[in-house]
Amino acid sequence: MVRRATIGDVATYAGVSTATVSRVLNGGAVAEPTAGRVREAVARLAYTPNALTRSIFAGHSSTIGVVIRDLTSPFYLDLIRGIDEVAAANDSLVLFTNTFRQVDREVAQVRAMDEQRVRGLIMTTGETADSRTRRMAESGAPCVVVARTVPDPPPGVHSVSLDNVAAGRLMATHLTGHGRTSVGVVTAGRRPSQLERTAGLRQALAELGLPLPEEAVTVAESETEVGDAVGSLLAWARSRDRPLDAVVCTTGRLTVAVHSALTGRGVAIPDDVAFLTMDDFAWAPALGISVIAQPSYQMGRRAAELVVERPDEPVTLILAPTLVARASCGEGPGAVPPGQREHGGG
Amino acid sequence: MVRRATIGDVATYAGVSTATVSRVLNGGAVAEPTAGRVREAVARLAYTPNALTRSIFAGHSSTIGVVIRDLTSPFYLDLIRGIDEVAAANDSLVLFTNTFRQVDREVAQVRAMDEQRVRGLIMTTGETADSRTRRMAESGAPCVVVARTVPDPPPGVHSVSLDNVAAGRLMATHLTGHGRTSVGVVTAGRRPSQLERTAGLRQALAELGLPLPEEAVTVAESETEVGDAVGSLLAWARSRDRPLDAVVCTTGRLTVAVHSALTGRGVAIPDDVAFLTMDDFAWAPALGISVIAQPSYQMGRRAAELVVERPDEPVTLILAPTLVARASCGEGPGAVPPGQREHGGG
DNA sequence: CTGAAAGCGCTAACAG
DNA sequence: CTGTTAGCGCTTTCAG
Repeated sequence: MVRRATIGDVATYAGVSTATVSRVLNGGAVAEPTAGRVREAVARLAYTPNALTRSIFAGHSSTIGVVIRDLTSPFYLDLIRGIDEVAAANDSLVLFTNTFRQVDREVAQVRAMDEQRVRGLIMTTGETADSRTRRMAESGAPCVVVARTVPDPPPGVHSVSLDNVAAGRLMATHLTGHGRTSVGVVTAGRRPSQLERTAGLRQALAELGLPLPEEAVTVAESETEVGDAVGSLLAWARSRDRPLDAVVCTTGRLTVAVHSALTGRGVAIPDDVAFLTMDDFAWAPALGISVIAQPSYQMGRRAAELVVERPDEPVTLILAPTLVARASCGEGPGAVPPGQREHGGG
Repeated sequence: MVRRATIGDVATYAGVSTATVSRVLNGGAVAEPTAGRVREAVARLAYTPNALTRSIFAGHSSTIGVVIRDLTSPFYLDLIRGIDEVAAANDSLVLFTNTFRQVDREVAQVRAMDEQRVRGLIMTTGETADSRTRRMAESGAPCVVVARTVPDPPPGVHSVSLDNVAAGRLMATHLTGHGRTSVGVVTAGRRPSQLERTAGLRQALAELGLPLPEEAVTVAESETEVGDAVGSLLAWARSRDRPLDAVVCTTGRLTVAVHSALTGRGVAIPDDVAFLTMDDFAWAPALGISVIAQPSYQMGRRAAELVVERPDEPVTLILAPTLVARASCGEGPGAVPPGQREHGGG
């Protein structure tokens, strides 16, 4: 195993001191003939500076940590793209992990990020790690929570999230705009984002004189539970003698499952039931599925910018959702404001 | 900004030397009462060891670098999952970047990984970085190239890829097994994987007495070019008076685009034309699209294992593709060996 | 079992 | 402009 060249090796080879080499590398004042010899030596020895040692002095690495709960969701790809782009523009890399929705991994990974002295942390999770993130923030590594707002954030802890209530309201106006009055909901559970979307939907529906009964909201934690959830939704609607004419899914993660459960039970979309879900995805235009899109790429950019710019005061960014109307809620403009039609999808 | 506690602070607080603290942290021999005081101090000061400094001694960090060309492809999610899982089991994090198919970013990012002294590098790209990766491998950081085989690999450079010729052959037997004899191909260009898949397809077709003319293979580098590619394919087949009865797509990245181009031109799948593509994806079961699946999760695991286990000799792993037959090539078993039907999808 | 001291690869004063 | 020196936070001999 070949030992790597160090700055000392380069210095010896070039016949200068390590300080001079360091200056050449970092843009200090060095006479041209000397600098030339150093560059020559760097090339000859294939010297690659050690970023780890370097960051000892900076106090932190040039890396941005990202903790994702569930890479599977289409939302995250664009989020990561946004982060990565800002990181690249600021000479940072992205140190990235996936918790697979397991709390113990989440804790371990945030800790690992801390140990790596990341320049800042972006996470789509982290209810469990608030004390550590607060400490990280205090010592100069900003933490940005994505897709959850942090109540009463300490300095250095920011959040970037969707206006989930608005998302729910958008669903309500779009559906009612297409004459739908009997809505069923499949939601993923007790996370605040899920609750808020349902609340927004319920709120806007109520304002139109259309209450959303508890039984019209079913919970499916994972794809495997979706079949039952949809089944019971349909059964309940039949039993009360007022069939569903719309089904809403409050998480992009379950879109495929809910759509399949519906069509698998012979439900025609949009003729029998309108279908509206969260998060745009590559197949949505082809399938004609209307969605409430999150500006996930922008969210990623914003989150990374907060890490880079380290504002003094905690920032809470709440971005607006947009409706992408396609065919799954029926034809016609409905309540869609002009200019919000079909953005090109995925 | 609060200064972080160092090992020295802990030592002072506990009334011991830094060496003793280090021993407690790394499992050296320390008397219990002393160790207790140290642990107490660690907790009190919320001490988190600096992994960067630590890795100076190890010579490398505990991080595995991953360079992805294009996160958009469904293939990569499972790949990353596999890598991440093995990494987690070996106390490693994953340092990850996306090149967005830009060569200059790729070079910069591999360099950055090198500077970060990653424990090993996994990349789905890297034609341009062979000299650096060879040096990295020599100095103890194995490099694993995924989805490309490295000709004549030096020690420490491994590869994990798909048997692309077999993938092409699988396509041929499946299509002909369903009575299709006039195949058109949309492929992404000149990367070896693309070429090999087409070659395998052509080979197996030829063995059945069905030549695949050059005109039957169209190239689309990106989604925007797919419309034209499919259009010219269809036009050519019409002009020679022998309409296409099957269209194959050799990259998962273009599946949506090819499928949409086909259906958008009024082509019925599978009645007019059978459709077969690469890489399984979440919507495939619902859409009834047959695919040739790569064992991407396994590929990720294998790649990470090579990084962790650092075999002396270069390893070239070539994994077999599997056919997931659904409805898009017509009903019936065709040439599908028993037990390879419907694996449950993406 | 524990501490003092040296050193990892690099940067940052401070002289010259 | 350049070299010397100290030191970043940690591990690791080597004595005791």
